[in-house]
Amino acid sequence: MRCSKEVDGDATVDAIMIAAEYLKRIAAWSRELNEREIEAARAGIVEKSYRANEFIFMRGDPFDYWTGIVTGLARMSTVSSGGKAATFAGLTAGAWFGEGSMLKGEPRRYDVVALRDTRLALMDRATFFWLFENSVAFNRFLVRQLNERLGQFIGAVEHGRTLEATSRVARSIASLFNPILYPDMTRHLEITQEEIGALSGISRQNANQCLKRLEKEGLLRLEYGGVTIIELERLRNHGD
DNA sequence: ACATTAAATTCGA
DNA sequence: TCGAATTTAATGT
Repeated sequence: MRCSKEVDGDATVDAIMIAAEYLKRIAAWSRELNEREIEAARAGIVEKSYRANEFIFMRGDPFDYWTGIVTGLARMSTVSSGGKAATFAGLTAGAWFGEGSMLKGEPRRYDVVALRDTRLALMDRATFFWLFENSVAFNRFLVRQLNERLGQFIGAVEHGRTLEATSRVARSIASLFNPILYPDMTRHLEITQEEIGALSGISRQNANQCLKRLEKEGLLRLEYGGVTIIELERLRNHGD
């Protein structure tokens, strides 16, 4: 059963009845839940599509959801309070985000932009809090996830400006392979060099040069429309 | 910015 | 339904 309605412009909410099996595919955390919890999660999630370059979240969105990426690619960017330096984090299929704003009841402090056509799963606030209060497994997941993301952002700030473009590229790619944030990844990632540039905050041309350097160093392999990671750890520490 | 190459799509049989 | 021709997208310099 499925019906759709148009919502302010391009994006579409698809009120799909999500099957439990499907939920397991799009949300790794749901595999740890018991029957009752899965049923609650399933019922509280709806899907929505975004086109490339569309803003997924910006300030002042009236509705708050905990959000997972079903397919596609998005960029999360935060600006420091001064309004200057931005740090980027890539979000690929399997990523869930927004729990921080949800838990604190704050507006989002970052922008999320779709880098290509992207399909999201949105969990409403009530469901999120029901799981938060009733599911041990869900809480375990949240703690790991928050901790992991904190580490990622600290790492980004720590090196931030100082890193060479090549190292920034290396690390942004490596961060897409974080097994906790993106549980279902293989070594291969379908991403264009233009998208890698957008994630790393550099031009496509520059990204191309950096990627070739990384390939020469034997850390990854370049393919048409994608990359395959060879040495994940060395990518992650690139530039130290 | 431009030239090259890969992939996707169209079209004719 | 096959594959050659054309168009579109990604890459390399």
